[in-house]
Amino acid sequence: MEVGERLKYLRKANGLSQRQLASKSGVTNGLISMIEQGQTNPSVASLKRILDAIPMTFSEFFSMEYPHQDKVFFKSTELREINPVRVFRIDDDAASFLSLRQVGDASRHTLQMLHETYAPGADTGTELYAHEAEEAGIIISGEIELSVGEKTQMLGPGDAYIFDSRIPHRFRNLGEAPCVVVSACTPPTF
Amino acid sequence: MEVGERLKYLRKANGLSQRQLASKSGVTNGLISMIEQGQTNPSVASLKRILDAIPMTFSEFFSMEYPHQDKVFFKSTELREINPVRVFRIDDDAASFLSLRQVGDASRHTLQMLHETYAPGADTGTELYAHEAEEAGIIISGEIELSVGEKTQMLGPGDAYIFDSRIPHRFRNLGEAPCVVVSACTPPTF
DNA sequence: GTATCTTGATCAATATAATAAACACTGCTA
DNA sequence: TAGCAGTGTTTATTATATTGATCAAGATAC
Repeated sequence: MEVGERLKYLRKANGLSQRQLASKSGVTNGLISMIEQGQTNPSVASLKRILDAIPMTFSEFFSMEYPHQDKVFFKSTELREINPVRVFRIDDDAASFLSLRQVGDASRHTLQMLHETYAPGADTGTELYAHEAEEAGIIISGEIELSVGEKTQMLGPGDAYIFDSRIPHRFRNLGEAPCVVVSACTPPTF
Repeated sequence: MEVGERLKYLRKANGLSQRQLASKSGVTNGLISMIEQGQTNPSVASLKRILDAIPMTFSEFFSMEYPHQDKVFFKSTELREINPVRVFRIDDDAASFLSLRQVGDASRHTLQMLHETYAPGADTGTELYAHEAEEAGIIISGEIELSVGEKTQMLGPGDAYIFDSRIPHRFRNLGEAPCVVVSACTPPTF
């Protein structure tokens, strides 16, 4: 959610300083600074006050095209958490069973790289996963059972996989410890 | 900002309960309840999580048409504070000098009714006020000086006014006490 | 050269959004 | 009738957005 980048571009395109925009919109310059740096999640109300001062509607703002300097390096804390599309069967607390942390912004790249953490008991199921893509990964720690088509294999640290995503596949962490996997996928599916 | 109404309609249109949507989006049902009732200003991040679960983009959400059962009755606490368009000269703290509380949602009506409170020293100035409309009001408490065209008059409790908004006009509270006015305007100017 | 102003970033204090657990209400089943 | 499962709401607590002030860096002027 690059609202910070959008706002920064929009503000500069209008030739405004953070303080100028702040006074026009009734928020503080500190808040605008933090939003632009992604250090805070603004409330809808705050963002609306800022956009009103430009002026620009939400619709225009979120559909706005803006120049973007591709980001190359990421600290571990910058890997953004994304939600899995797949259906989980374990229980309703599925979200906590799988953490997907993505390198960069998928919508800007054709290659998607993920840092995945499967909690004990995590199960991706096989549904809804017939997109055209190739998927590969290397297990960093823990163990995980991977089924691709007819084949099933237990994978441990250092092991790896690669397959065509159109083949039904399923990840299950049958062990007691979390399993960490670094995977890549092209094109992105999220 | 009727994001609550939009969300409520959207959720029901998808046949979801607050709890179902909550679990799909990763927020609590309480939050969704509060948003729908307008009891909280959701963060952009929270709203995005909810919309992602529908799924719907910000752009679609804010430009979405939705049925609206016109609200007829309002408790005093439901009169929404709006910001004056006019320019204030007193100082930079102008916002605190005039409180405008509106009956209903102007964008849905052709008649706008306001509960106005002018702080001591409040001055609307005469600028930027040449819209086509008729404006009328009755003074509830305090006193206020109203200038319309060439004419100027002090008005006290029970006094009233009506004029064509295209004529330059100005409200000034010259007294020591706040002045409360109930006014009506058609068509709405905000 | 040093003031002075403006820029964006940062910090502690405060306001408020978000959570988790209760609540009351409805409809359904035994 | 009681009990259970669903609904939306409310409350106390926690998390965090927002403020107001301060900060260092650049620009301009004198």
